[in-house]
Amino acid sequence: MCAAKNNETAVPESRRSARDRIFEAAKDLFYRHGIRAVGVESIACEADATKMTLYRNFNSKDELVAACMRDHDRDFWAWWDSVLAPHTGDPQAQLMALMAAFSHQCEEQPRGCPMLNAVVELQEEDHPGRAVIVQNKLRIRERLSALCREIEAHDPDTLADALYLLIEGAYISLLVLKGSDTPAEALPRIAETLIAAHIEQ
Amino acid sequence: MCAAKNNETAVPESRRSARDRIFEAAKDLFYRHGIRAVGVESIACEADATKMTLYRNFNSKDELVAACMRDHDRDFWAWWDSVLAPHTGDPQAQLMALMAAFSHQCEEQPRGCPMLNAVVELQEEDHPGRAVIVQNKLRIRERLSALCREIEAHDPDTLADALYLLIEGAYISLLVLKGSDTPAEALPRIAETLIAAHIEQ
DNA sequence: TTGAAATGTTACTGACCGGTAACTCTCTCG
DNA sequence: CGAGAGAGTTACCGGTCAGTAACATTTCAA
Repeated sequence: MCAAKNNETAVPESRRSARDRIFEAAKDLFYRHGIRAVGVESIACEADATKMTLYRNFNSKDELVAACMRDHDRDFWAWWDSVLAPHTGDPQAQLMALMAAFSHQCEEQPRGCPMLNAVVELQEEDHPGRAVIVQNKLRIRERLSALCREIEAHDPDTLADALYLLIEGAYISLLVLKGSDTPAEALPRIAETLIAAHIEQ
Repeated sequence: MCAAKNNETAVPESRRSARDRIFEAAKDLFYRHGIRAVGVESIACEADATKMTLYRNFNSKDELVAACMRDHDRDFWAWWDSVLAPHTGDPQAQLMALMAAFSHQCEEQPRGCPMLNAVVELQEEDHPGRAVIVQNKLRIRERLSALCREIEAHDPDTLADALYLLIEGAYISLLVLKGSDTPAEALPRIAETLIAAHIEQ
């Protein structure tokens, strides 16, 4: 690991602080290879830094993981808001835009949701990263539920649960049926059917 | 790990072969704690055996993992068939029974699907356990698809994909929202709505 | 220019990992 | 009884892991 060092992308690489480089490297490596599979040494190496610098900026590997999860959480909600923004005031369009966006994201990020993958590896109840993930997922469920109430669905909580399960299923099934012909493509069509069934008449 | 040894369940413990004990211990520990988190030493210890006996019966940890996955696969299809059996000839009842059974299973097995969890940790493309898992999931999708065709759904493949995603989502979300109030409970209701929408008129 | 903070370098610790060698014990079955 | 298979015991290998100590160097701002 950390072999070639072919990243000669002009100036910015050394312009960023070592802390930022380590952080980015950690996010990337944890996502691509899994948390337990990536050692702190290879993170430092990939960031063109050293293990000492890593430990000067993060108290432990676990806290580095937690920091990465917090960043993924921030990224996620920024993305979420950007998807909803064009359809402000039209909750049904927002729901459909969300499901389409999730479907597209599944095609672009072949390892699915970084937080969902992490939670499988972080089964220790008190891992500092777990709380971040759990809160992220709870909030997704809440927001979906709120949207479903806005469209006056017959059973908003059940509809929200359905959409939530579909999203998680789409993410996780990418790790199994990677590449071609994933069921995640059907996400928008399925959502349309479900929503229609919950608001008809 | 491997502390108390309070398993004084009469005779059968020492009556079974060491191989079987190791196998059962591995299945259990891998499921409860994750594959990378469990060392071969603790498997042997939990099975009241030794590491040498483990390696005399399994060529490597990876092959032990693969063997466990094959067994999970066998268990899964036996369970699947037992759910379908009471409703032979009535594919719609079979589908509903399946979804209800998945929902119940999610309450009883708080760590979800052992194969789904494993595939997150086994991202090496050539891991001997991966093929077993991928084939299991492909077959689920096929069988769901076949059932959806039997009930003459308008779009059987999309309906099958929806049910598949819901199942996987229900499994994986157990690891996040463990315990109370999981969306998996809504599985039968959601399935009913979806199926109804796909066969009306 | 100077001084402090950030970063790099090297070497190390103790623990655990997967896997093996060589030898002994115990049980079953012919 | 005797032999052989299955299983236990102990000690070991080389590698990797997370984390630390002590010291040298760079960077940058006052």
